Amino acid sequence: MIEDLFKKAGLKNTRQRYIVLKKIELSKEPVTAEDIFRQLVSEDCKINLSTVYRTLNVLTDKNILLKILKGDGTAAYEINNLSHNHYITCSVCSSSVPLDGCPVRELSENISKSTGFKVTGHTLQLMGICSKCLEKVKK
Amino acid sequence: MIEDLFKKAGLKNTRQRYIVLKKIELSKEPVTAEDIFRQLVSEDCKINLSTVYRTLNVLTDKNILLKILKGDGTAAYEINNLSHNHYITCSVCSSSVPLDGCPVRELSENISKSTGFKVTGHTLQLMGICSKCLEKVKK
DNA sequence: TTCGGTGCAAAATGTTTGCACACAC
DNA sequence: GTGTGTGCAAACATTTTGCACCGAA
Repeated sequence: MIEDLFKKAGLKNTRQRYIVLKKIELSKEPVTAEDIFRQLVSEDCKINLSTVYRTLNVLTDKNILLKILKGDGTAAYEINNLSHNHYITCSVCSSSVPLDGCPVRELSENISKSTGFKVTGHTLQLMGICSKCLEKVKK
Repeated sequence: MIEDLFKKAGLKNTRQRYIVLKKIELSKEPVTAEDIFRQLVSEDCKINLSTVYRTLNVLTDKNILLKILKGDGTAAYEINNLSHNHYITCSVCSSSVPLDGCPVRELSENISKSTGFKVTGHTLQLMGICSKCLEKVKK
């Protein structure tokens, strides 16, 4: 499972990587580098904070994790399960491309705070012009 | 105009504040503290980077500016003109509340980069349960 | 055995703060 | 005159990097 993910991504399966990804997998909500680091240290697991950062960056590059910016500008990470997507649609040729990740999820907490609403759902649809049609327009 | 904004917010109208806000007003897109600082320095205008940061924070607190987090986690600011809004609607009583600011705007650049699309528009609608209806549900 | 990964310490980046002085009101 | 705002330097938080060593394949 995790081992396969690493293999597929061309990454070595090291102890540190494994436990970092495991921690994120088990967490219900996005976690920061510090979160992971502190948790692991409290469990007497030897790992360096730099390693956590490097691991998060690598896994994000490989699209195994999703990087989310919190309101204060710091980063949190979660498993990229692609389960919930939005799309951008070309207004010329009607082709659609999925956006990776749902940008609304990360906003929900702030919206709850500022409006008092419990957020239960949303619709988000982007419109635009795809690169091919942009080329044609230029001519 | 700017003077009135300051007065209404209970802020003194200082040279530094004035030029910072002016710069943001004249800019078409969100600007960072560094952007403003460098621009002003290049125009031989004496100002301290701390002052820029403090000014941005004060004006954001007073809702004169809107703080936007860029993809790298750094902050940019723009005039809060309330011209473009989205709403969250209560699925129980159908009341609507505007969200301040448009969260999609800040995403557009990233979306352009990752999809190749030129983003021309979007719809975003949140659904939820308002605080009053949440109260009723509890009972 | 070979590279990619890790630990450590140090640096880089973006932002905030304490303090003395300056200036708008 | 009073208190808010500013400049400066130093601190701070988060994240990145250089280098020597380590360990998975």
